[in-house]
Amino acid sequence: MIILEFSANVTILAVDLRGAISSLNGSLARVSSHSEVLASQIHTALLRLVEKGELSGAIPANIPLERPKNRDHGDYASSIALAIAKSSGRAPREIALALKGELEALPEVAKVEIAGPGFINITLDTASQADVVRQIRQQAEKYGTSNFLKGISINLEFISANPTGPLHLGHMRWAAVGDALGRILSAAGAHVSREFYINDRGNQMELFGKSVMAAANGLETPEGGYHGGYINDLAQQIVLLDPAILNMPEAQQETAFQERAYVAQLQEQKEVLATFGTKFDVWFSEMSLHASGAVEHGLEKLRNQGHVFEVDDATWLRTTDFGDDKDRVLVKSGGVLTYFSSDTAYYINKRERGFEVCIYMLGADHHGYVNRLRAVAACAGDNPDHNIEVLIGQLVKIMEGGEEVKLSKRAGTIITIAELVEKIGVDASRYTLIRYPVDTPMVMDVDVLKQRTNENPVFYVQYAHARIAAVLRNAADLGVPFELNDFEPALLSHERENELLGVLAEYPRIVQGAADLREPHRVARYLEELAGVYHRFYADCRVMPMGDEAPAPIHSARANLCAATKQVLANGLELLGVSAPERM
RNA sequence: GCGCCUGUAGCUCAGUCGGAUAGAGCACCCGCCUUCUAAGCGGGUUGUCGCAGGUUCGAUUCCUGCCAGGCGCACCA
Repeated sequence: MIILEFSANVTILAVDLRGAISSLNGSLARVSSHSEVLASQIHTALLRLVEKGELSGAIPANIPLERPKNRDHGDYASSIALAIAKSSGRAPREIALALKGELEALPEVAKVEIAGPGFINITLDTASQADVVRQIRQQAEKYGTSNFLKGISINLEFISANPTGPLHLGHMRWAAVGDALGRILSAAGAHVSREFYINDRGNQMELFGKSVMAAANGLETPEGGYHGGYINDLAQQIVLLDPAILNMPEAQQETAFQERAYVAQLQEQKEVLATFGTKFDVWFSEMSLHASGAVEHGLEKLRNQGHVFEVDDATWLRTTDFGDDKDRVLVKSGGVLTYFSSDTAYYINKRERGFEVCIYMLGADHHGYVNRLRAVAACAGDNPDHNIEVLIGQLVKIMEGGEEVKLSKRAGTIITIAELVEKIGVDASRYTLIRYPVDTPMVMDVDVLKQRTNENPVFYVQYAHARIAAVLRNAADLGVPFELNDFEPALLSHERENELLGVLAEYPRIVQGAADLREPHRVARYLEELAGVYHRFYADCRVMPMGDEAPAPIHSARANLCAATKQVLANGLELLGVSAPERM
């Protein structure tokens, strides 16, 4: 049994090593960062010790390996000896000592130290650590992409607002985070469709049409209708385009206003999102779902699965079979289809279009939907732990002038995305929204975000990029070559260079982690770290020749390091949809 | 009442598989542009990781209970 386990591990290991070797040759896009290579090497070393009879027990497939916070602990550290001490029946330090011998034999390892209760601290050889510069420059904008999620087709739905008004703060977090997640999942190799579900059917739409019509005719807003300046603007716009609309009979006029206001408002939403840098592959109309018969089809499918029942003349889905706290109505007793029936149909439609995973990004005020959506998946015969994922984003508060701005749709005090972008810019808005995990509530302080200071970390990151751009412009002027041919990795031996190389090598792992956990903020936090390490390198290591000093290999080596850093900053910012300026 | 999220420095917040001395920005004090972008760098000060138990070599991290705050519990959309 143990042998079988080992042979399985060896197979996996062989693949890992091939990936590692090919990346060293630079011939394939597949990259293995130092940590991946080291982890598999530690794994091999452990297996070797087992073969020699120096160790017994199971070897875990995942080798813990981290970049230590403390510089004295080397480039990488592993607690593997502590982890397997018990199962192997040996003291952690003994295991660590045995591993030390194995690891020191590796060409890229310069030093192995055992510390504390049995931590293994590994220091890499300078030249092999600096090889990451070569990888980055060769792969350029591909550096950080992977096959991690290859073969997985993901439907990513976010925002999905009513087309009855402008997009506002409540939608904004997802406009930024959803878009970034789409980019990150794609970078990890997934096939992604970003979808905006348009709630263009039902009472709200009628009310919206009537509100615009009332405004156009100078009448009072209907009971429970929509207020706000934008309603008047829409009315004016529609009348201006076709003054005859006011002469139509009431019923006809109502329809006309509803349709035209809808088209205009949707168009406005699309334009705002385009300005904001958020892209959708599919704008999916709820109406079209009904028109195409998809709703009936969905109902039929659920019936066949046996979870539909009739009570009180209404049609229900027994979602309580799968963890929901109450059953949900699909068709009301009057024969009217509920919003919920559209939701189920849309889900089934997504799955039938071939999406293996359907991700929903909802606001915290909709978290009551999680269980019912999962139940829908289960009722449709799917696995709710795999085919559906619901991400809940906590609400965003906004401060201005030291006070919280209260949002009220009814009072017309909504803050639109367009307004915020005008105030603080696309880059700062997007970056701020993305850099926090979505499950924590966040506060946007307009006064702070308007300032171009370090309270705006986006500038810190962008500044690093612009700074490098300036250095490389100087390199061209001074005749310092920085093509890969001019690169001598062994020259990058300064402590600051070492730190920078280590962080650069982490990037692919960060992108994968962000994709895996659906957490774009990890990319932002990483970029802040990278920018910080670069700024410190810049302060301590002169890149360009001074005065009339002649260009030397060290200048080329450092310029290459700069170019690699610039590339990674640009790649990361691209994943967030934030610009990477050449000058600031 | 039930469910979800949150509680880490004076403030805003990072901290995925449990690891070594718990981090960053802001704020406060002190330094660094007679050579690369000072939107930068260095140094100093700041902690009951909400509280109490449990699991173990080790818990901010995992489990249970409690406290506090936010949000949600429709034949609405």
